Amino acid sequence: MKKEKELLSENVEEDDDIKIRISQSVIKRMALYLNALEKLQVQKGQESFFVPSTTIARLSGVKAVQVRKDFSHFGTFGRPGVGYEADNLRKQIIKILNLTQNIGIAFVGIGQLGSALVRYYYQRFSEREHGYFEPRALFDVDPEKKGTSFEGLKILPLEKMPEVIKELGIEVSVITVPSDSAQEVAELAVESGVKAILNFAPVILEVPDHIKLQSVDLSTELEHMGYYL
Amino acid sequence: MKKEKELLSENVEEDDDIKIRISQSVIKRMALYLNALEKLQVQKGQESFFVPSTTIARLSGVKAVQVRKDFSHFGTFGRPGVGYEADNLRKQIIKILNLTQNIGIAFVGIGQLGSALVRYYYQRFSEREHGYFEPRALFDVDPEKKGTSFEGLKILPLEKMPEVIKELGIEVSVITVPSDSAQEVAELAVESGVKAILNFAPVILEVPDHIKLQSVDLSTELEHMGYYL
DNA sequence: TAGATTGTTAATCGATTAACAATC
DNA sequence: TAGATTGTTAATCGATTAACAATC
Repeated sequence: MKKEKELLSENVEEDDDIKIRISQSVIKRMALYLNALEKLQVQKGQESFFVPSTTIARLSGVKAVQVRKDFSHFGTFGRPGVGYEADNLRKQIIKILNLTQNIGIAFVGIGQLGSALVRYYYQRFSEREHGYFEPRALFDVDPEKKGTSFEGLKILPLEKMPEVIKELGIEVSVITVPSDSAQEVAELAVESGVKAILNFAPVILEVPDHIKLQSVDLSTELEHMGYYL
Repeated sequence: MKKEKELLSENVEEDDDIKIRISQSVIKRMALYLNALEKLQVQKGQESFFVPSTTIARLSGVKAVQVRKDFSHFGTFGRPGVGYEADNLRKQIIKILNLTQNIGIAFVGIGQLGSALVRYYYQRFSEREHGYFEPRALFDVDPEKKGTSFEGLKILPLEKMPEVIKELGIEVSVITVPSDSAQEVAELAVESGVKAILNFAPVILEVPDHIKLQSVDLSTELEHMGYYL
């Protein structure tokens, strides 16, 4: 079945420079599949069982062939005529998504949205047994918030970012500051050493190529729906 | 310049059945362009000026040719050699996105995330002069919340949805309930007559074809970033 | 074996971009 | 006019899907 394609495929996984070639859509769906598998395991009350691509597809809102095609970028995990062993597949995806250990995240901007997200992610991920995204530091400019705690974490002034991010090995920064300050906050985060930024401020941020930037514009999500009414 | 293509193009805009052909990516970018234009107007302190596609592109994080191509789906708004008249373009986009009047939205699930979103959208849109998404009703199962108010809106029990949604002409429902109840809440919303759903619960919802469903999975947004670390 | 299902190739589909004539 | 910029066609690129041999 596999041919010299396999060599290429292995490169894709092992060589950091080529890794980038797998499209973000595929990666996002991999995260979706992981969720689907975990849900299935809870539902069935057991970890080990065989699941066909059709089931994973249904739970993830994609086509079965898409699921198999996506997997094929990373290796062969299934058995023809049988399906995928759920727990093995789950572990493979965890490895692919680098979720074998906890990943430290910092939140910048602890306003309405910021604090809601801290709680949301805290609840959502802390119940996982495998590596999860762990809120490790909160930052805010507002001097009034300085010293106050939230979900067991002190809110720190922005000046502490470089120090704290290095010290706690934080790799991802979630930005929920007002648009005006988002760019400078992003730069500070990058200087402090984060590798990825999840941005909720409705601006286009400029970051160096080696930084993974993901923006979620909650207004635009809503706004574009007008078209369909 | 334009040929018989124009006929087709007009259909696309005027015929509801064919309208659907314009891809969601285009529509989302239109919303982005609108934001960019409004920002520019604030920045310049004036409404009327000419802006080239390159500027709009930079502010929206896309290529200039993409901007022009996107516009071309809806008509010709610019002047060769000159650019686009900002305020006219803005108005055109507002018309395209159906934002000429306020659009009523209901929030279902007024927990952490839900209440943060209410405030977020409230602030974000209420300062606009043109039509905006207006929170008109809040719903929650929790009987303790019954009667309490939030941002000037009473929190109502789910049973009231059909009645209230019809009465207040609500067209969009934002769902921020736990995964388990998301599907039934969506069905209730659809029965109540909403035309679009913005879903934040991390599940795949099933809705009839005529309902526009948009899902934002905040966990997946974060989770897939592990890959790039 | 027969039925189910994978992994992969090739075909299709759609979206982005390059190139350029038309126009201000 | 010369330079700038649009709108559109055609080319490219990438992603999805159909088809099917291989395998359990």
